[in-house]
Parts: sequence; structure tokens; C-alpha cells
Amino acid sequence: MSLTTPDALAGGPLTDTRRHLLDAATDVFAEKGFREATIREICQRAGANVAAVNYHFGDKEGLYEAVLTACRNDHRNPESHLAMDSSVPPAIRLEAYVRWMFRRVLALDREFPLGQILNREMIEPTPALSRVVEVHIRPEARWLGGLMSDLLGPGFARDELSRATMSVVGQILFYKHCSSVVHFLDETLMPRRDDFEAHVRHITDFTLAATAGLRARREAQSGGASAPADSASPPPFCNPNTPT
Amino acid sequence: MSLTTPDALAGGPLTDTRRHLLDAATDVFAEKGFREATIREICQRAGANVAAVNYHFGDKEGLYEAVLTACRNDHRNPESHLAMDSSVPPAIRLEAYVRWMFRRVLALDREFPLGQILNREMIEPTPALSRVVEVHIRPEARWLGGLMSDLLGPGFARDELSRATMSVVGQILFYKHCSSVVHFLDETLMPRRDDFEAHVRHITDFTLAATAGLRARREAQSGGASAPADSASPPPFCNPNTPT
DNA sequence: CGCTGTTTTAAACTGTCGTTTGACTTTTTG
DNA sequence: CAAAAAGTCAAACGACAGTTTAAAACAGCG
Repeated sequence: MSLTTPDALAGGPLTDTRRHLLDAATDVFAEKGFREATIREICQRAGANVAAVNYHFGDKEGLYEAVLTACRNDHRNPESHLAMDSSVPPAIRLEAYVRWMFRRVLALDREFPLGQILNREMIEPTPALSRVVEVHIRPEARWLGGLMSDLLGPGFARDELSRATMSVVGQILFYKHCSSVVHFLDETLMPRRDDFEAHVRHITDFTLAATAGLRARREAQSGGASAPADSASPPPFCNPNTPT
Repeated sequence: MSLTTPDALAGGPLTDTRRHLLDAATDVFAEKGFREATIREICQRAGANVAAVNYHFGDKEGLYEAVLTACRNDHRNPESHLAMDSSVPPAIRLEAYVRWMFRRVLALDREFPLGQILNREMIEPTPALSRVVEVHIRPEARWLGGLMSDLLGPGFARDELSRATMSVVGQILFYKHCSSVVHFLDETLMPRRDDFEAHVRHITDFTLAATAGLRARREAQSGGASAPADSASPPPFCNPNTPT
């Protein structure tokens, strides 16, 4: 299996064509997904030969993995910092998170293609799904689960917490995964730059109203009854292979 | 352009091979989507020759459209009737609708492939998207918008109503569009037959708590202020081309 | 039976995409 | 400087998918 390729799997030196290929591949994979992206288009955008991908990265999958390795999540975003700041009230953190994720999902910031690649990976998973989940999705899901726990208060089981978390991201991802249908139904329904904040406020308010209502009901129910041992149950979205 | 095909666009007589092709194509399109479905597999399942599709339906798109024409929505479902019954309280109708849509989305009933085809059409639209939206999606969206209006009460503008409606279907569709990620994150989170009702109840409760909270806030706000002319604004998800 | 129109069939055609090849050029290095 | 290694390039290969073709099989009917 020792091919002529120099360092197909390792990072290797970032020569010019390597960089150009990585940049072009990042854009094309984000725009079209792994399957619909063609090596020919990537090489054309990179100004390289068709054989360059196989030479530098082994094959198409190797290039895709290299793109995933090169992409870093956008944690320098101020919304991200606000959402992560545990000294901020949960309602404010939720709004900051919704705004942050919504921006990434809708690709309102052009210079951040990882969000698009993650979306593609959800709809049409590739062999790199496990890495994508462990590196990018699971940490964020666990964090959001903690925030939802703060909003809902005690007395909720692990799966109830998980479902509430998924209700939040479901509202956001809907606009990405169903964008063609939404656009066709009524193009004014699709978030634009001028009404983006109204969408953020709706999803935040909808979620806050829901959690407040569920919390009030749970507190009224467990007024005298014994609450389930929630603090003993593991937090949601744990890695089952990492028993930490 | 007069080909040798008998009645490529019209329905034509339902000979044996036609029926077998339609049945096989329905299954394959539902399982793999338009793009990944291959004519060769459809013909193999139908026990027909590869040229049969082009002879009977013109091309792959013609077969797809014929499948869409042959598929009818499942309005004989008891949950559908309960949801549509305007004499039933809105909260009950919402729960019935969530159960109905969830079952279609998750394909818990094997004998109803249209739901899968609709899902594929959202993620990867084909030229048949406009027909699919007008025939199947828009009527249901408008109906659900009316139900959300009942839940939210007066005083909500058209786009607020639309966003609330999309918050509901977003929660449901999430499990379909992100099934691979959810399965990988924690396979116990994916709805199964034994905890399906718990998911239905969560989405229903989450939505009911949200609408109740938003309604209470709106009623408190517009205690003395003038409410916007909501009854004059058109209902959500109207067809902009049909000014009825 | 023989003719006609319809349906079926095996095979080939066309285009695309990932990959490989072998010659050529550039860079590194002893 | 010259040999070796690394990189580039045009061209082709092999697989696959949608479509077409032309001959064969079949049906109805005088």
C-alpha cells in the first residue's frame, strides 16, 4: 500500500497547491456537499491539475478529512462568548446562542464554511461523521443541554432534557433543511438580513415561554411528591464510549 | 419530437409492467430519493427491462412525476380526522396532528411512502417541487397555521403566526433530517415504537406551553393598547399567485 | 396465415466522475 | 553539477447511470 504519494494522511507541508486545494475544497464541499462536489471543480478553482488531489491527499475522502481538520469552529464570535458566560442569565445566554447558531446555519457570515459542512454531514453522512460529531457537535449539544437544564430547573429526567434541547435546534435547522420549500411557500418567510433579528427573537421567546411553562407545571406537580433523582442521572448527550 | 413512446406524459393504460414500474419506483424513490435512485434498480425490482422506463414514461423525471400523481395523501388516518375536526379543542387537535405528522415523517407506517418522498423533496428539491408544494404542503401548512392561530389567540401578525407554525414542524422534521447525527450522539434519543408517544407528548407540551406563554404575554401587553389589524391581514402560507 | 402496431429485450451509446498512468518539469541534495 | 526526489500535467482508464437503438416477440385482425 506504499503509494507514490508523499504524505497522504499526514498534514504535510503546506505548499502552494496544497493550500489552494484546501481552500477551494472547503468552499466546494460547503456549497455542494461531499457527494455532489467534484474533484474537477475543486482543482479548477484551485488552478491545479485533476491529479493533484490524489497526489496530495490520496483520494477524495482524504481531501475531505483534511478540510475538516483545517476547519476550526468559530469560538471567537462575541455571541459565542456571551452564550458561554455562566455569569450571564440563562435567558440572555439562550438568545445569544440562538443568534450564533442561526448565523452559522444560514451562512450569513461567508467566511465561516464549517457550519455548511456540518449541515451537509447531518443530511448525507459520510465516513467522517463520527469525527464531526465528537469534535464539533457533541460538545455543543452537551453545553446546550446544560443551558436547557438551567432554564427548566430541577426535576426533569435525562431524556426530557434531551428532547427539549432538540426542540431548540430543530427550530433553527428547519430553515436550512427546508429552505427550498420555505422559499417556495412564501419567500418573505425566509430570514433575511433585515428581519433576521425578528426570527432570533421568535425562537428565543418561543423556547423561553415553553421552558417557563414546563417548569411551572413541574414545580406544581412535584410540590409534595418526591422528585426523580435527576442529579444522579448523567447529563444528556454524553459519549457512551467515554464513561467519564 | 414525436418519439416512439405511446403516452409518455399522459397516464396511459395501467398494463402490468407499468404498474410494476410504478410500484417499484415508489419504493426506490422513497428509500433513496430522486437522485440516488437508479433506473436499473427500479427496473430490476419491477422485473422489467432497463428501457421500459424510457418507453413508458419518457425519462426518469416522467416516472417520478407519475409516482407523485399516483401517490395520495393519507387522509383516512384517524389522527388526521381528529386533527381536522374543528369541534375538538385546539390542544387535542395539535396532539393529533403532531402524532400524525411524526408517524409519516418517521415512516413508522411502511405502507405510506409519500411522506418519505416529501422529505427528500425538501432536502434535495427536484423540478417537481412546485407541484409537491401546491398539492401537499401548502394546504397542510395553511391548516396548521389556522390551528396555531387558534392556540395563540388574536393580536399576532401574519409573520409571527408563520414562525410559530414553523417552530412546530421544525421540531418534528429535526428527527428525520438529523437522524444520522441523533443516532450517533445517543441512539436511545431516536424515537422508537415503544417511546414514540413520549416524543409526541413532549413536542405537544413544548408547543402548548410556548403558545400559552406567548398568548398570555400578548394579552397583557395589549390590555389597553390598540391591537394590530390582524383579522385584515391574509392568513399565512397563502399562495401569492392565487389571490383568493 | 400474413400483416400491422405494440411491447420487450439485449446491446450499445453518451456523458460524468474518481482514479491512474507515464512522461515531463522543478526542486532538493549528495 | 548531476542524480534523485518531488511535483505537475495531459491523457486515458474503469465504473456507473440515463438514454437510445434496432431487432425480436407478441397481440389483434383481415
